[in-house]
Amino acid sequence: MAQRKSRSDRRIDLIEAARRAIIRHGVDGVQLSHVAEEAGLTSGAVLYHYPDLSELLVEAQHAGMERFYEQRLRQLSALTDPVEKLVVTIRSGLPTGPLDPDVRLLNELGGAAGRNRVYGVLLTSLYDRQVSMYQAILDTGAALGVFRLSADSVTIARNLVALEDAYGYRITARHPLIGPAEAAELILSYARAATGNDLSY
Amino acid sequence: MAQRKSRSDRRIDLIEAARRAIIRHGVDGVQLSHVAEEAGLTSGAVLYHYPDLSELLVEAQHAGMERFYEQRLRQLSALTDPVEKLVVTIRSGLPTGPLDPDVRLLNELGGAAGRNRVYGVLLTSLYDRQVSMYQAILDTGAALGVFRLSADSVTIARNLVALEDAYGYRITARHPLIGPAEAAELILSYARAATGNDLSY
DNA sequence: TGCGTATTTGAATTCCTCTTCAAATTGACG
DNA sequence: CGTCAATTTGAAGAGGAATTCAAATACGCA
Repeated sequence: MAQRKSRSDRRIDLIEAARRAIIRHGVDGVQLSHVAEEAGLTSGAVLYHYPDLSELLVEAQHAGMERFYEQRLRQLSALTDPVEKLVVTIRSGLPTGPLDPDVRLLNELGGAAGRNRVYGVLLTSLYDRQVSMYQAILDTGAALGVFRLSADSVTIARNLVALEDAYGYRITARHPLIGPAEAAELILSYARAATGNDLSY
Repeated sequence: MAQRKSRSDRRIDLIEAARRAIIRHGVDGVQLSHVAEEAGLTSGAVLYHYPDLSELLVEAQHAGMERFYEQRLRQLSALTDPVEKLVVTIRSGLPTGPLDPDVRLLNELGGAAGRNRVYGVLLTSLYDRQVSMYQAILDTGAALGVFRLSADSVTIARNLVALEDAYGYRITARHPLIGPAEAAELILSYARAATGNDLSY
């Protein structure tokens, strides 16, 4: 028998297990037994904590998104130079490789968001928050005279996040020429044009 | 009994039916019965033509991709002015709205491409062809002196396709502020900076 | 028109997943 | 140490979906 755990501890485990199961089988392909296996429990035990699997899946997606976003904010908070912030943020939005679990999870959401309103809302809110994050960096840089923006900061920020998203897909789909480093360079190419700064530090 | 059809006609029908079923249920959620229902047949009939459902799904994705790409090329072929070509191509890469079936289908692929090599290859090949398409427009414009490119044409082309992809996701996820017109404007903002042309025609 | 065959149906079977629940187990707490 | 409640198991059964296949059907072609 699997080690007994408190209600809240087990729920955290299950959310992690669901995250892994989604990555392996897709949001629409996950089964109760997949989650149970990932968690090292039986289906019955999963159901004891989450009588409705779809609720667990939403929680897993939500948790994954939050973790991804928090991590990016954390990396930002250590820095002050807008140039460095911009470069680091661009890198932190890309997967480390085709197997990067955070980005894989987010990518699973893309298709489902068109069918499922809840997933659509989740994904939209993540996008908007990431846009704000970039916007703050751009505005600060502009105020300090380091950046000379070629357009609205919101326009540039939206495009930066969009580029990250798209290259995340390319990388997880194993594009033979576009890996993390190449994607970063492509986005930086745009960022340079948009900020009038050569972004080398 | 459903109207009898020749082998090849029925296969075309089934590919269309599978396309619709995937949009409704996701690549990993489609069932034989969904496809059968969309085609107005029984499961047995579907199996008669495609003993393996996953093969049918791949064919459906493939056909949808090809159609999307052919359509873009067709719109291009009617034009000669590089500025007009660029603007029209940007618009033709975006969904007409959240329900646009072509983009919905492609979006379904995104997550699956990370798990399934076949889908990964399909999606990558579409991306590369779209990049070439943009590259040709950019190079022509540059040769004519209409565009003054701020970077490699391949870099700009990759970014343009990436932006289209990403805004396709935003639109199908029903972002409240970003619809087809807004997305086009965002991409054009980048295209203007990258080509040094104000792209009004 | 009628034959022959390709296509389709529908029912039977098998397989698999979800759900339920009584029993077993375990850890907390007195 | 023993009791009790919370957690987990495992088995049973209900519901579906895939698969198989014999029979029915309709179309092409002679």
